[in-house]
Amino acid sequence: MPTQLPSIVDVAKKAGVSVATASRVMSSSTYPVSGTAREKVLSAARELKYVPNSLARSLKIQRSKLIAVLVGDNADPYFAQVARGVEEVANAHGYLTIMCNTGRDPMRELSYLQTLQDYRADGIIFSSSGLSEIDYPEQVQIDELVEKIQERGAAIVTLSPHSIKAPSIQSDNIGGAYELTAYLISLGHRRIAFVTGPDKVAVSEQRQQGYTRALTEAGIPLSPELIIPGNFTQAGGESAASILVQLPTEQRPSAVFACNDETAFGLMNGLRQHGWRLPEDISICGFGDIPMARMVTPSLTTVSISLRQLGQAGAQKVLSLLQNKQQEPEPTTEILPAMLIKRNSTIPYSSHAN
Amino acid sequence: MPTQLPSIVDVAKKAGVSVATASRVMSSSTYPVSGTAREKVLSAARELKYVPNSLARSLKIQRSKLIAVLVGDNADPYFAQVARGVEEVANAHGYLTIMCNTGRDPMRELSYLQTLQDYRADGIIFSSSGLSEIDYPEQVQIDELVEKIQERGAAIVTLSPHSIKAPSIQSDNIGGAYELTAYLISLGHRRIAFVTGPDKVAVSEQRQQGYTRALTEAGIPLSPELIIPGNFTQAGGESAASILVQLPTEQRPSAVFACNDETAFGLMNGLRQHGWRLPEDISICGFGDIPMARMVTPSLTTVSISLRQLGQAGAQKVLSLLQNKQQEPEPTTEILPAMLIKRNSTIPYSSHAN
DNA sequence: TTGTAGGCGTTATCAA
DNA sequence: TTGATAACGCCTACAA
Repeated sequence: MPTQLPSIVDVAKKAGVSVATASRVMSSSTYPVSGTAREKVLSAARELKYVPNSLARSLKIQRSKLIAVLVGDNADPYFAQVARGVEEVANAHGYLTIMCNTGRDPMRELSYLQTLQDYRADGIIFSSSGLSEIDYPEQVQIDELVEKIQERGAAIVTLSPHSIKAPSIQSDNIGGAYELTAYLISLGHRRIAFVTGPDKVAVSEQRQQGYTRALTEAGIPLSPELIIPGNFTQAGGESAASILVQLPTEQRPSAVFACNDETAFGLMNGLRQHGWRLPEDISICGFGDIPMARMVTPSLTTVSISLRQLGQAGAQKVLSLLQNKQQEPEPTTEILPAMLIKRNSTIPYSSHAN
Repeated sequence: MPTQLPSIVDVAKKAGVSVATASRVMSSSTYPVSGTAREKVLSAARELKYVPNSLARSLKIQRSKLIAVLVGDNADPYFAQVARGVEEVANAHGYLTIMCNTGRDPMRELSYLQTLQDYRADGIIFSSSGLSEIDYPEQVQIDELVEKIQERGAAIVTLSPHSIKAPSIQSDNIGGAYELTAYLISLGHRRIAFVTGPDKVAVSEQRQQGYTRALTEAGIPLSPELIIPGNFTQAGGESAASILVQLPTEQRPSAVFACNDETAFGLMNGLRQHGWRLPEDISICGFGDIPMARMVTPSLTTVSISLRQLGQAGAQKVLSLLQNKQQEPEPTTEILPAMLIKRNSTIPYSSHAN
């Protein structure tokens, strides 16, 4: 049966001091307290096994010490890394991390936002991919709520292009994709396919943008039939593979740029099932450099965007916003560098067996 | 600049009723309230954009609606799946999920437990692997704290063998490992290596137990040189590979049972780097069936223990314990079935190229 | 059916 | 330095 925990009143009583003094020593405030009083309180607390009630404390000081990270799915390696980064710095600063899976569903995103407002979360980090077009009703409610949350003094940060007005930290999707594509071109590839992410997801569009720019700068015409729809999943990569193999021989690409690593894995698997050899028959690359990328065979050429660091930076930003919350947060965007990781899934055009 | 949110007092005032009535309708209690009063409160709340303060509410009703999941590392696919399961049912029941990475460090585990006690978390789910031997000082503090947490009325559940006294839900590690090993034997393998998990981690020991039993029952003598240390990581698998290739030819196994999938991936990679072909030269299998297992080449034979379901069951258990917290929670252990997943990384002994 | 008032556990203000 | 005491926002006897 549940038993009550001692409160600070009990501690004060036992120590023979007022609650005020007891509170002052327990909350490690800078307020002066005599050495003897401090000792008495401390030992009383120890004997009683006193545990401060953070809920009461939060209620009083108007700070919950709660940071939430909104992700599409925490089991997705992309989000998992980001969440890990968030948790690391949050924990290091005495904050608890609340994990919110939105499943990329605006409805659930809204619902979580509401709950987080209820709990007076100090910080909210949007990692779930922002959409480039927004006209559905939930979105306007979200925008409204976000504003209210900010007015309350909570800090909001986005980690991808997002319609909401908040400071943002992002990976260099465009630059990374550009560099990757340029690398393929430097290997002699001219027909390079691109497997997209889900429809209207901003990071996917950014990566495509980098791809397009590299091609254009190299004077290579864009071939619409080489833009293949994907959805960031392995299954999506597999179906992209079956589209690829059905292309007439003269339209076939010699390299494919998958919008993320998972898609690349699905692609590799699908192509193999159709009898293609990798990388002999086609070069493949991904984006994200999730841990598995270096483990598959052939190891995957990709772009590292240090997701964990992204999460860390996001949490840092939240903390710094919380420091000086008198100022309005300016919706600036900070870009974290991306790095090309050359591995074995891409080979020179001339080495291909065709 | 931060602005105050309206409280229920404001709502009551605006609606022209008492706070009691306002509270009754906002907290959707069963207490009778007239239709007109209800309407007035509702519309006042809407106009004021009232947001109930969960902190205050929790403080009052002595329930935080917070569930924590302690994992080794949320980016590890194993824990990620578990956490996902927890979040799903927690969210469905109006609970927030707190993510705690312990890094398998008892010190951090203790520290998180303390914080969770501070926040009066309603439920705590231990997913971080329990150790089979416990004599270090942190552990005794943990046991003590766990007891206090339970006395408070919070629910604690473990998802692996654990020294702490709490209800537990576990995958059938022994049975799964037994079945897997028996399968290898049925394929004609006699020399089967086992790559362990980290030292003294209980689930690793359980899997080894299943392995040993299957071998013994088949009358196959155990070969100490075939027990190779690992640590649940790909790097561990890679170093296991280099040990393996150094074995004198006559001692070489024809199959390897890696204690988890990640180890198996590292193993595959390492063996390949030494020029071995898979599965022609050696059969490999893992344990866990993480999503990547079916994507690698060759696809990995493994044991599925539906981690997500494990997380769900854990959260369910917490909720049911919370329901009737008058009773002392009996430290029962529920076992979730494991399922053998046959794929292409294992082939009959006779098909091997030796 | 409604309202008053006390208390959940802290912190902070203000006197002493 | 210390100590009453009033909040923080909510719920819930208890009375009316």
